Parts: sequence; structure tokens; C-alpha cells
Amino acid sequence: MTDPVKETADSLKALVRAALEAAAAEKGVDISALPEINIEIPADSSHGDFATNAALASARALHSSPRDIAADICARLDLSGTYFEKVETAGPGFINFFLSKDWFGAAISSVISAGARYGTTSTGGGKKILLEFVSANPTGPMHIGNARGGAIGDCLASVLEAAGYNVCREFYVNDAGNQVNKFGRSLELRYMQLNDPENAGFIASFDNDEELCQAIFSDTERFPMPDDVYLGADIIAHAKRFTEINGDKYYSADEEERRAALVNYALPLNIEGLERDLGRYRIIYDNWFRESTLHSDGSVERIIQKLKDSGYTYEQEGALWFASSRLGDDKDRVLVRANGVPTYFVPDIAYHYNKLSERGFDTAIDILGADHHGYIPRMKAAMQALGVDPERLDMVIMQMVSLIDGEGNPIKQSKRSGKAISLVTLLDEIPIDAARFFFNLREANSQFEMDLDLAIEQSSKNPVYYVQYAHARICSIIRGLKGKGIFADGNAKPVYTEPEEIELIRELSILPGTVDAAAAAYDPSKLTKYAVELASCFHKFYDKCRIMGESEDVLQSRLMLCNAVRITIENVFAMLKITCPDKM
RNA sequence: GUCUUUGUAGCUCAGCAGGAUAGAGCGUUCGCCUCCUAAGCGAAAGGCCGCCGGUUCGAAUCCGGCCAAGGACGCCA
Repeated sequence: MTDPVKETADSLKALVRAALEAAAAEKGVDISALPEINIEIPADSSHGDFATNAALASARALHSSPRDIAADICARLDLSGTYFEKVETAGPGFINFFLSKDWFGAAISSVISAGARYGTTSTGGGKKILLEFVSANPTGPMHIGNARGGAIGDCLASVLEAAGYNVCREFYVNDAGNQVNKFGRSLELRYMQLNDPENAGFIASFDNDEELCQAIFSDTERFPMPDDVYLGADIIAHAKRFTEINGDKYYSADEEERRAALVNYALPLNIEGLERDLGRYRIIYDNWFRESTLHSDGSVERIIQKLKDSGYTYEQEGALWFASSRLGDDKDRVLVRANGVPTYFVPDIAYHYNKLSERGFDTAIDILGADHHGYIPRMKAAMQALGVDPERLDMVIMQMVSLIDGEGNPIKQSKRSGKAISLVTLLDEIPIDAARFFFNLREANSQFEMDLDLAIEQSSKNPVYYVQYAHARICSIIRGLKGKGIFADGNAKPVYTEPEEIELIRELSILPGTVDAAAAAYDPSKLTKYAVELASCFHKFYDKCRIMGESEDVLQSRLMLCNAVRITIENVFAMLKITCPDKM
């Protein structure tokens, strides 16, 4: 809960506010007419450490020029006993405040004493958030969009935790409904092909499953498939392994029985695969929520009844409709088809109702691909119909990713395997650190083209190494000092005078504010950008200021500064789940 | 066509609850290791912030309209 910037800004704001009100009172202006004022950190540090727009903003209310008001406020400010040593009016009417050197020393001491807690805030107040992300279909491998969603979701969860929320990471497993039926049909078709006596010779000519699957996949003449099933080679591989276990005993079995056996075999394997692959990507979920439980425990039927009771449903052409257009959606949606089967929408409503009402989360956040944005109004409408405040449901829309090479040409296949790029093949090509960093480099809601060559490249061009390098350099300094028997002195009172030191401390001190901003915007990319900025300030400091060989006071001050930077990088990378090597 | 997101440097993108001279990385050009890691630092070049209008003391930022690109508009999920 250490945040020197916020503490200083809050107390400054109160002082400025008081001065402004005194000025207003003398002019006979009602205090309630005064606008809200801001304390901000100027982009250009020659404009001070903090600045306020108080004079500009209240020009109209006070019927006076901003510069005159600024001078008036300055005259009334008593900054004795604060860290401010200089105040000036500038530009069109800004008031700029300059901190004394003491503030910077105190800031570093507070970072070090906060340690691993530095960067955490209590803004969230322990509110419970359920964050659902990836939720890839268990019918096939995860794609590149899931890779982005996974990185963003997992890091957002960490950011929210750092900001004081109580976060549950959840994966919604679509293990029921139409796509599972389709999965079963796909497996069945491949199983039948594999066990067709006419194909026995062809199949026997392969001694390697991978090649066999590829051959079957490619040979659409011999192994034709309809359009509306899953065509991936992974389906063939499942059918092949199932055949090895069970032989052809399902070849002439009842269709229902055959499909059920295939699904019961392959689906759990796929779900385990999702968990394993995401684990490799350092994503560990608190909960895997299965859609099938909503069917088996009656939630789906109950939600249909609740929606009927809400008065927002009607029957038309044999189907049950949800009048979502009365609650802000473009059009009404079908809940139960004329054939009596609910659409995917019903279990989804039941699932969100489960999160917000039955399990009592304060907020539910879904990370969704841009292709699902039309889904937002209807789900919010459903929550409203069920008496749940739709504001408690938030959606983060994630735009599509495309991969490009260093020349800007699109990449469709993995260089290594030649296959379409799935999450797994991506992780085979890119270090996990780089993947997690890159996917959080851009805001979710921006379409971005990821330069795969750059992500793979282990060089200065790659921003993740730039930050890691700063950390490794610090560790190297500390090792070097240790070798000479020099250690950090816990009682040292740090003093900083060089501009590079001051800039670095300025950057260090905005971490808590950055975490809060990232949490408020649901935007973990603010953390990667911060990490790069911090590393940049450190490298500049490193280039300009030496540590070894300096006088005792300077050495200890700079050693503390290095430690504060190390702690900060470690804390940020812990949120991103990226490693901090000691040497590179 | 309707809805939605996005147009900022050659490329990839920050900045957007209005604020001071529009930023970074990559790429290009040129400098810096007798000294804690050169995976670094510095400098230069590069911009009608898509276009037009409006609100304001002040607009890349807010509003409206155009233009362009991605996405969504199933009794698919």
C-alpha cells in the first residue's frame, strides 16, 4: 500500500483547493461554483514534479485571467512542512510544483521496505471478480487468438489482484451441446474410414501414425468428408488411437453407442491437453467449469423458467424467443428451437447467472474475441431480465492477431513444423517469456500484427530482453559488490542529485498508479509499457552513474536505487509471469 | 445496408476522464567500451495526429458528418 506519489498528490490537492477557495471567498464567489481541479504529473519534468490546472479550470468561475488566479493561489499557498521546495506559475496558467531531494530519498526507502508488496494497492477493496478467459472449444487445438487471450487474461487477473481485488481465474469448458455432437460425428466418420476393410491395405502401408493421419487428411478422394464436421488431423489421430485400443468392435455397433464411446474417449484427452498446454504457458486456472454440469443439475431448465417468469419471452413459429430488443439488443434471440433443443445462448445465460447470482461474484469479466462482440448486448439483456445488474458483467474485447515476419509478410504456417500455427506450435517457436510479453504489449482492443521474427530474436531489438537485461545488470552489480565485501547498509539515508537518478526514481514511484490505471482500464499492456520505460530509465542511469568506486554515501544511495529497481522489475514481471534472469 | 472497433513517423504502436514544444521501439545515418554486462547509451533524419466541420481560453484527445480498414449481423457457437 506504498504509494508516495498518490500521498503527495492528494495532500497537494487539498492545499491547492484550500487556496483556491480562499481566493474565491475574497472575490465573493460561491465555492460550489468552482470546478474540480486536477493534480497531474507533467510530461516534461522541467514543468515540475506535479502541476495543477486549478487556475485554468476556474478562470470562468472567478471572472479572471488564469495567470492572475495562478499568482493568487501561489500567494496563498503555505508549503512549509511539505516536500515541496519551489512553486512557479507557467505557460497559460499552470502552477508547477518542485519536490525537494528529500522526497526522492524517502521514495526509495519506501520501495525497499515494501519489497515484494511494492506496486500493490488496496483500490479493489477485496471485491470478488470472476475472470473467464480462453475457454477454447475442447474439440480441437487452441489457435493463436487463444494465445493472446490467455496472456491478456492471465496478466489482467494478476493486475487486478495487485490492485486489491479477489480474482478467480476460470475456464468454461464447452463439453456439451452441438459442437460436441459435431465432434462425435467427426470422430465417427474417421473411425469408420479407418476400420473400413477397403482401406486396410492403404492404412497398413504406413508405419508411422503421424504420416498416416496426414495422408488421410490430404487424400480427400479416398477419404471424403462432409463440410460440416471437424477436419483437423487431430481428429484422425484420436480415431486411430481409439481403434488401437478398441479395434473394430464399434464398426458395426449402434451409431449412438459408437459416437458416445468415441466422445468419452477423446473429449477428456482434449480437456487434459488444454490444461497441459495452458500450464506450459504458465496459466493455472482456479476453476474449470463444465457446461455439462449446467445441463445435468437442471440449471438450463431453471433459467428458461426464470426467463419465462421475467416476462421477456414469447413463442413464435414453435420456438421460444427472448425479447432482448426490449433491453437494448438489436433483435430478439431464440432460446429454444422449434425442435425443442435450447440454443447455446441458454447455458451461457445460466453460466453467467451462476457466476453473478449463485456464486456471488461482484463482477464477472469475460475476455472475448472481436467476433463475439455482438454477444455483449444480449448477455447483458439476459442479466437484466434475471434481475442481475448488467453493469456487473464486463467484457474485454480482443481484436484479431495476425503474425508477420520481419519483412511484414503474413505467416500462416510454422517454419518448424509446416503446420498452421496453434498455441502449441507458437510456444515451440517463441520463448514463453517473449510470448507473454508480446501479447501484452498492445491493448486488447487493438488489432495488431505480431512480428514473429522479432519475438523469436534474442537481441536488443526484442523489448522483453531489454527489460530482463536491466535486471541482469543490477544483479551483476550486486554480485560484484558482494565480491568486494560491500553490502547494502540498511540504515543508510539515500541522497540523489543526478538528473538520471531523479528520472529513474520518478519512474519507479509511479508503479502503484500504473497498476491502478491498468486495473481500471482492464489493460495489462500498461504494465509491459511501464516495464520498458523503467528499463530505459535504468539503462540511462547505468550509463551515466557509476556505483563501484564511488564514495560510501553515493555508493550506498545508488545501491539502494538499484535494489529498488530490481524489486520493481521483479514485481512487474511476477504479474506478467515472466522470468527475471540474474545474468544474460 | 445496420451495428461495432480502428485510422498518429517508412513499419509496429503509445498518448485520448481536453492542457505547455505530439512520443517510443524497429528500420536508416552518425558517434560512444583502458571503467560495475555494448542484449547498453547519445545524436540526426523522419509527422496536414485519415478528411471536413462543431464545442472550448485551449482539441491527436470530446461531438457530428464523410473516407478507408478489420469484425459482427443463423432456430451455428
